[in-house]
Amino acid sequence: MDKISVAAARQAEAIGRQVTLQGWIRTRRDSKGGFSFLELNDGSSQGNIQVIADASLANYESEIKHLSAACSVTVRGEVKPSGGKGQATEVLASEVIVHGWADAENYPLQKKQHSFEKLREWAHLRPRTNTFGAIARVRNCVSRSIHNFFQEEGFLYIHTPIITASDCEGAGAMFRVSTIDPAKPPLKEGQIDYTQDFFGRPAYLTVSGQLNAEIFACALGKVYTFGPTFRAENSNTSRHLAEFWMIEPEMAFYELTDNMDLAERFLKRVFRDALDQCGEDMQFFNDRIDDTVISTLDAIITSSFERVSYTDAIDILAKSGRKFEFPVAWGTDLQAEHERFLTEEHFKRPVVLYNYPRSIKPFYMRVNDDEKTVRAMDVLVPKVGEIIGGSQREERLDVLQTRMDEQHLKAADYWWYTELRRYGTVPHSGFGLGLERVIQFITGMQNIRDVIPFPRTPGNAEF
RNA sequence: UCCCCUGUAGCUCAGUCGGUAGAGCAGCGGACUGUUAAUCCGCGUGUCGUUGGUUCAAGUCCAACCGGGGGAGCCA
Repeated sequence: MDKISVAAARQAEAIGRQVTLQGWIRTRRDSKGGFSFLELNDGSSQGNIQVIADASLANYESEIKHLSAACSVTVRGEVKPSGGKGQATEVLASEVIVHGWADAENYPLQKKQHSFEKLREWAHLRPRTNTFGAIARVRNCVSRSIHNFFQEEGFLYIHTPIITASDCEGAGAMFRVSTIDPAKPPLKEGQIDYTQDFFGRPAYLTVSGQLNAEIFACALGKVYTFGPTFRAENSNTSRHLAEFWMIEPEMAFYELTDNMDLAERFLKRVFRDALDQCGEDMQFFNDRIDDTVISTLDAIITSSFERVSYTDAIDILAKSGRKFEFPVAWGTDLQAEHERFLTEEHFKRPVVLYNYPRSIKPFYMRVNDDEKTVRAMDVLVPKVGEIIGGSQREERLDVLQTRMDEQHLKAADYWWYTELRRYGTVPHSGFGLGLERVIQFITGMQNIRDVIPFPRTPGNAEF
């Protein structure tokens, strides 16, 4: 008697097989005809398998008639064509073993829709719902697709450090990593003496693997990282997490246009894989979460992204006739409302904005010949906003040092970074992609806290 | 961090002018020839977020705090 998944048992090819299924009851319906319908799910697919449990089973009255949502069971029986509508197959049980009960009066999840806010309070139970099962499967699919894409393109997967001693990566506030006893820290002239800390200096959780990835790109060509990233910003929005997963490719001998080409090809591949490999889950999102997700992804896969320079974007916004809360002016960063107008209303598709003013972008972005702009690029998508941020990196040592001076950074802190430009420097580029924002875009989920298993946000780390 | 909204039964919510809290769903019991969010009948449920204040009387008014949501900033 083969142990198979619910997903396999739902296929018509399984008809006639004697099988063992293991999973959790979603619901039970009794028939006065003397048997019960059990809906069984094991996480392998969105749909359940319908199990027919006849009253002739030894434990029918004592156990089966008391099964409720979340009870765990082993079912043995034969896969048969379903006698009812709605499914191809069902399992006629010859044995039902109950492993764990779930008191229906106290079990929080009910056979109805719960709000996502309430489910966040039950993060230990929410993977048992249709929506969070689907999100977990799509997230897995996207992760696999990301690795497949880069591996097939000849990229090396590099593991960059989680702990960094550089407090000046410039991407935002950082979490301190320390073994100092906060109750009695070692002091030196009234200040905490970090030379006595674990690393002999202040250390933090990484906000980006980029600078480390550049080291490997400048030796091995094309590399990527895929790992957790930490930002200690007090951000309270539907698009920000204190701990999130980021993918950062970094490529030697790539100019900005190569970078854009890669980003576009990459996103399309991930979107296509989600549609091809998670059909049932994507249909669920389309039916229950956002009825535009499938058509939107389909349209993106078959069309090209709009590429607009920052300067042209300012022009479009200025001539739009639209009243914005924040004024549009060359030299200031675009506001969320500006980005939304461009991607959701003006172009109605993903937009790659590039060549931003040098004054609003980090020191490592390559300065253009006009001396006023740098080769930065942001990929914006409707509803989610910025999904990718990247640039061509400044490979000229003298310009890099000028830029660090401009932004009041100490060259000594970046000695190893600048040495990459001193010895065999190359033009190179890369970008950062927020995994959760991609999942949000694909699934239509509105809050980023619902597309990561255990969200970390200010004041929230319960699970 | 700022602006706005919000907190009442396990869940979703109603609660009028300040007068001592009630619907649906879930659950339980029963009915029902194979059901699909089954349907029908019956039954229960409360630290009204917390603390303080006003008042004869506070779910209701006021203040502070805590939690949740939306928007903004920071970004991915």
